[in-house]
Amino acid sequence: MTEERNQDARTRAADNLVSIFERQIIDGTLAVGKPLPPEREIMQSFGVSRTVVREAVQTLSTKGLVDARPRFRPVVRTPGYDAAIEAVGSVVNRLLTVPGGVRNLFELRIMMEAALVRDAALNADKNHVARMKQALADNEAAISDSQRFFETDIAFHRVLYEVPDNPVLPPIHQAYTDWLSSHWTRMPRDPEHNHVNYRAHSRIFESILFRDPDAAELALRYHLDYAWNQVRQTFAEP
Amino acid sequence: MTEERNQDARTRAADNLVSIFERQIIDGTLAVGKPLPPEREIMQSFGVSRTVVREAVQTLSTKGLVDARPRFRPVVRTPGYDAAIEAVGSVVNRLLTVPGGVRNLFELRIMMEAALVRDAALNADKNHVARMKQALADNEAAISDSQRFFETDIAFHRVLYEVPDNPVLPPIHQAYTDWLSSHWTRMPRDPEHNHVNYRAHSRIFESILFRDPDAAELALRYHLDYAWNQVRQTFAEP
DNA sequence: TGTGCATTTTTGTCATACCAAATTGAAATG
DNA sequence: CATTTCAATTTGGTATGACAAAAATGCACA
Repeated sequence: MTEERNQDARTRAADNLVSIFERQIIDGTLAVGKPLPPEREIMQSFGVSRTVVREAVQTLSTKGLVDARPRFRPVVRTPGYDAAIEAVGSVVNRLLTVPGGVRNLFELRIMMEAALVRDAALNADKNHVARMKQALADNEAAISDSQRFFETDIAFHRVLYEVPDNPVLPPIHQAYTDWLSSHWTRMPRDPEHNHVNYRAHSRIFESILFRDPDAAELALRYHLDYAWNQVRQTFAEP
Repeated sequence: MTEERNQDARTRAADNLVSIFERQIIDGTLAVGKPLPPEREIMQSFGVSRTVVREAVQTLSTKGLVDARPRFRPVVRTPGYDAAIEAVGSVVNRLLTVPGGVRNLFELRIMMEAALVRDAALNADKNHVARMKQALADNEAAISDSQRFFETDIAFHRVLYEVPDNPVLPPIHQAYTDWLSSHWTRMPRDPEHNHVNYRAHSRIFESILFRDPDAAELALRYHLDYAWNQVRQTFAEP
């Protein structure tokens, strides 16, 4: 047949397949949304066993390049920033278990959102302001309902990630809430705390309205430091 | 025990194994640095075929939880923020190929570093300042050597990521340079541009010395916007 | 005690088989 | 002609067995 001598004895055959598919996915030979060829077909065209094919597909799936539901043909996934986030999921979960892990991630979040509120204070347009106002109203209306308050809380913060109009940011917000929510939800939640948090949101919003980035950053740090203290107490993190 | 009837027919057996191993790795049953049991041992203790075991191990490897060099026993990996970054590598590479991908990532970087220089202006201690000064000197000395200038450029920025003393940040810097370097390196590099960039670094450093976060942010944005224009021209990105 | 080699494990790969679920296409139905 | 039904076929998930090559092991030897 054609030449297929690529067994380096140092590299796995499956890894070769993976890089080939990665290339084909990027250059469009394998179109987005279309399924991969059947495993038996792949093994023939590459001259490898099905074992190898399956391992390759498995890797592609874990990397987030294809969507491989059990029993269905793997489908080439739409390139999206959420897929990237998803790919780190398990590693991050492990990081959260190491000492200081939650703290480190939370601090990163504070730093990001501080930058975001500054940006919002400078660049938020009428549309964004309106959405923040709405989110804030929903937040206030939910003070007595801790579950709904939690959701509207997240929604308020999400608007901040939408202001810069960078599609990378919303998935990052999603990731933060996913990763930290299990800790977040354990902190004491009652109308009193909710009220404090609503007031904080309110101050952030006002500072943005006044186009005052310093005040906005200050208000946000105050807000998230308060939240962090709650989380810390719940976990007795140092 | 011997009974393991958990085949939902909706879930892959390998996925079950993966979650089991994930748990065992997190709770320490599988110690960091130690190899996983031999495949044949695993298949016996879980009552699955070797096919399944191999797929599970493959997934763990892709997820970055174990280090699986070919022909060697997979070793449980030290939890590290670099492993997380590594896990997103292939997805990010794909993102860089979509329209505006480089731009979005670069903007995220600008936002991050803007926050970092503000933080440095407020919180950098003598140690950090000394290292920045050293990095700046190295940078100046390399103006005539574009290759070395590139390296010292990166080193200067890296110090910014070290100031907040958050172990998440340096790997992020590493990731940025890895992902964007292929684009970065294609932009025109000559002593003249190097000089401009050195001057920019210098201004950033001075602003940090003066404890002036606004000036620092301004200098950094000017610097990175300049850099972005170079990259953009090289690629004709919109 | 340290070292080199033969033996045993163990991984990487292949081939084959079987079941159950998904897909397909034809037949039946409205 | 469009739609539904259902049986035949395809395909993915898993199991088993086999074999070469590389790694781990242990033993004899210096």
